[in-house]
Amino acid sequence: MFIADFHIHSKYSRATSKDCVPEALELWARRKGLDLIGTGDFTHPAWRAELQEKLVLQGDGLYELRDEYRREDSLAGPDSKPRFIVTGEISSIYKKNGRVRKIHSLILLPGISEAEALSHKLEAIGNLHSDGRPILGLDARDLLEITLDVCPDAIFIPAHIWTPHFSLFGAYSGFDTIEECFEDLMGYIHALETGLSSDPPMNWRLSALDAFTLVSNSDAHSPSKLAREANIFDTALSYPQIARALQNRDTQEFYGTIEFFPEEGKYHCDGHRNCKVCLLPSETEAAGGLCPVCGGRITVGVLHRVTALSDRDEGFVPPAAKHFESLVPLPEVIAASTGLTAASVKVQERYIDLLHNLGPELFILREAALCDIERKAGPLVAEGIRRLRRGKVEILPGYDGEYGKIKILDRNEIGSFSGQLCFFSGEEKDVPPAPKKVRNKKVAVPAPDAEDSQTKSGAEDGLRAALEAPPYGLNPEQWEAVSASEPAVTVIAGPGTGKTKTLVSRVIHLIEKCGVPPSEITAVTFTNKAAREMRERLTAHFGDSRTVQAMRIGTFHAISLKLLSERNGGETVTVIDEMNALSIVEDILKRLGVKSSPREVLRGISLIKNGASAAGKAPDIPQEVYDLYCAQLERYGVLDYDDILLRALGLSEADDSGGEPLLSAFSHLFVDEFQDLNDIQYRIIREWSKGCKSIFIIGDPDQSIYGFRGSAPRYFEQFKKDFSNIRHVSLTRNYRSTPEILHCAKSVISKERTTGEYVRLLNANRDSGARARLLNAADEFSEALFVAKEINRLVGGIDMLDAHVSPAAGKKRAAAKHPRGFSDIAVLYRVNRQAEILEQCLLKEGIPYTVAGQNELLADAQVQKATAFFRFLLSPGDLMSLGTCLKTLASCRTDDVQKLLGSFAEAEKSLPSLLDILKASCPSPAPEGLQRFTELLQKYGPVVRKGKPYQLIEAFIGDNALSEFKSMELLLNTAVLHDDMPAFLQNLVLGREADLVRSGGRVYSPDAVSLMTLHGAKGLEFPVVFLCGLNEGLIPFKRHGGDSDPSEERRLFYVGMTRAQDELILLTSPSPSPFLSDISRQFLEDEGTFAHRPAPEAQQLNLFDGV
DNA sequence: TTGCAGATAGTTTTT
DNA sequence: CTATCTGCAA
Ligand SMILES: Nc1ncnc2c1ncn2[C@@H]1O[C@H](COP(=O)(O)OP(=O)(O)OP(=O)(O)O)[C@@H](O)[C@H]1O
Repeated sequence: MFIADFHIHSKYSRATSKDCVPEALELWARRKGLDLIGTGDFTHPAWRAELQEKLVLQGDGLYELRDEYRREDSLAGPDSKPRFIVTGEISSIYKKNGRVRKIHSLILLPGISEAEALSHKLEAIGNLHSDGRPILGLDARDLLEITLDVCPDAIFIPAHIWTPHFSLFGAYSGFDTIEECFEDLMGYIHALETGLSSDPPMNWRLSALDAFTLVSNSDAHSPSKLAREANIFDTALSYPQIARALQNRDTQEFYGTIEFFPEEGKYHCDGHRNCKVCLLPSETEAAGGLCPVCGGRITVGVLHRVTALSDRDEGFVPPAAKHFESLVPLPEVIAASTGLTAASVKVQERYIDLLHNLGPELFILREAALCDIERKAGPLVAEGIRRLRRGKVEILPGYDGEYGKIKILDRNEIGSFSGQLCFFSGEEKDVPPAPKKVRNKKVAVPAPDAEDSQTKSGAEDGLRAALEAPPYGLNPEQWEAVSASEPAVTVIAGPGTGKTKTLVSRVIHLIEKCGVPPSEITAVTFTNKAAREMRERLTAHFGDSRTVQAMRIGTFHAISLKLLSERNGGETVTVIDEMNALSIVEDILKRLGVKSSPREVLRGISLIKNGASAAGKAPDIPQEVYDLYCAQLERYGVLDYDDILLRALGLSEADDSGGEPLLSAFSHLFVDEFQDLNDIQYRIIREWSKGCKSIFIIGDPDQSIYGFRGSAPRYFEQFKKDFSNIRHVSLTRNYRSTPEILHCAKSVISKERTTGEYVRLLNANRDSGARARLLNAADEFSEALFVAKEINRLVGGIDMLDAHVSPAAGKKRAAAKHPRGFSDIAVLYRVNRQAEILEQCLLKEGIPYTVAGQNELLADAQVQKATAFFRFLLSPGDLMSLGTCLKTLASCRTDDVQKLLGSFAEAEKSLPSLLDILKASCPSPAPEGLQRFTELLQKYGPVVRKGKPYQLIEAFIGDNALSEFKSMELLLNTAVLHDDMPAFLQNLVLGREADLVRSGGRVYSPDAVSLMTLHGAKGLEFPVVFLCGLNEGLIPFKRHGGDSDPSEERRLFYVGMTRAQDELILLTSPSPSPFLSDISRQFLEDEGTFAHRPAPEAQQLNLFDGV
């Protein structure tokens, strides 16, 4: 027999004792009488390093503390050497089936190297460094899948399954069934951890749990809390045997558990801590769930939850039930038997004394002869232990965060026992610990929820209404737009009025009701995010992705590039990113001796290409520079972003004049965010729409925020001139935001005059909600910190500490009533660099997030190397990439690069000809770099078109010893999403790679807070929106040149505010944005200043234990 | 050729 | 405030 405690934490977890180090844990394992303890926190790199150093492999899959770290202790009884088993706990916070789930999982692994491998995988998903119990936005099912994928021998145990806020069955953010959580992988779950607040009899009331081994662990946050609960095994001390014992319920290899009295837990009963009301589940039901004192909602405890999910009466014992013993920690027994408190110095002294005189704690509590105990500890403690073994203890149950209180001896008894001497003789020694204990509660089994009689008639009403109302849940105006038969339809309307919904509905309508094949649908968006969003909405409707894949949905650039590629006779079209474009401009400026800023020049070139001169505002870029730039791109055989559109336009115009009809894909054309079109994009739309069956455009002049890119609202007017028979629809009901949020937004935009015939009309359709909030942060750091803390609050706390701390002094808000998921929250800002400090704070808080924005991958030197190499192989005319390769991969000197490029430019653009040139032009033996480059060319040349991007990149990493680079790993993860190399490289440069994480060939999209610029947020919506940096100089943005358009900045602010559905939080600074004063305080709650102050950490330790 | 130190210029928003 | 460039010395 051996006793094991698997679930513990290291000092690297939050709110744990600094003493949670291997030495102290091992010492306390001995003191407690444990034979095996978990390491805890295997996901934490520093902890793994410490384990690696201080532990040594001992037996099959287990470890032992190295002798030199052992702390001596004069413990009575035989010497022991507790083993360690690699364990850790992971917190998953995610949304599933429309609800926020917070689930903790305990993972056991057969070794530190497995821990290393699994951590490596999880590293890509979340932040493992800030907390020994990391928080991942990962579905618990997916976590299980990844775990088994990395280590099939892993043991995955849902942790403390009844804890209200963080568990599988938790009342607040858990599931009702195990299937709902783990779905197809449920078969890989063999054990469940019952946690401190429940014991086996409570769990026996659910027949659904019969198939699982019920384990118990301490979840200790300090070494002395070890073994509060533990598992008794009757098998060999090895990892495989433990795994077997947990799986095979029909043997006695897993013998049973040592338990807390569940009433001692903080959430056993229902109640209200402030009102000192403690109720049994039946009493709560009778009270209608409301507190009899204050009338507020009762906090529901574990017993209630068990009762609610149970299908058996209290007291039912399943045939395969395992043995269990209920114990109370020895210091508490001493305290409760002597009338002192457990934490008192006296009790602690006596406790340690007893360990030294009698042996380990579990031995004293379970096995030591009472007469021995009496001799060493006195009659009171001996009587206390006797009663404990018989289950004769009285407990005032815990509720609403209040601990249960143990009573073993009362005051009178203490008086009478302390007089007696030698109360016990030896014969009571063999009394086994009582498996039953006194329970004087009766809990009525609640009747199954009566069929809701309203449901039926409600449904019928709905049906009737639906027959008259427009389909797809549209309002009449929206339906008018969806069903319009005119060749051109425009929907001009404000934010949140359902423009996108209308567009999507029309697509659905055309396909399902009008028989239009999906391939005839083309929808153009502005950002990749918007395209993705649209695809998701359509996929959600059609269920299968085939239909949606047949449509053309994408940005102007993506659709144009696809067209160009299709028409390029099998040649790959190469697009260069901004970095490369910039370096070309730099070269030219240097060559010409012009000393303007390359960025500025490139911007100017871009504007010209986008038709700025046509719009009458040509930037003053020297013609020579412009010509040279275009010539250089030509020579390199590459396109920049703008060329994609120019070429696509050229192609369409040529088709047009050549009489060849354009692709049928443009039968039905949809354009989102029409107000952001610039000249070239408008002309493209006009070309594509020639001969199409319908064109449907949606837009909002008030959301025009791309003026810097040449967009102008005048294209609405132009559209009216160029198209005839237009059906115009306006929508005025805002379905997105609460009236409060909408009022704030409207008071900002109303300062802006409307142009043309557009009438600004926007009415809230939603019920009233909370006012928007305004906070003044002393500095950027305080602001970011506030955001992090507030997100923490919004999700209802991301660890047990936060979950139930009552609102502290001051005007701090209570924990959110309705917990949010991370993906419900967006943090928006004006410029990308604001993300940095936000990231730091979110990282420290352990909040999962994704930053949408500048593609850091493209800028990375290693990635540049790899992409240039493959780009060149795909299109040997790409001298740009060849140049990069020669510089980096072949480590050629700059003038050699120029020479080689020069010769190659003259020659035939093919791989063999390059190889010839390389051979001819350098001395033999060739320099090492060049030699290796040649070999790479020869190796990858033949396979670059056939190989999967994933395989190619992986091999490339191997061949160039790049596995150290995080960026290459990221590249590899992205590569797996694409089928062929050209598509991969093109999508990469268009920034179309998604925030997805791959593991074992499967793609996961973990829940995360979205960080993005105001521009990036356009067209999206979030229940909660933070707007950061509403400061003078940032919004409206001012460069010292000072050429930003204040109207556009105002619209940008407006766009930001109208992203919010329920909650809008505005963050400003001592020098606020002038726009803020336009918002009526009637709809805005000014919460004053937030300054960073160090939180008192001291009491957190005590707060934690015992849930 | 390489390494270092000091100077200097650049610091929206997207594809 | 920081990443990159330049110039100088070894
Ligand atoms: N008729 C309707 N009934 C209920 N909800 C609706 C209706 N129309 C739209 N909505 C909801 O309103 C929200 C906003 O819709 P949508 O994103 O289509 O607005 P939009 O006009 O495109 O906004 P934006 O201009 O900001 O992009 C969505 O959550 C959508 O589901």
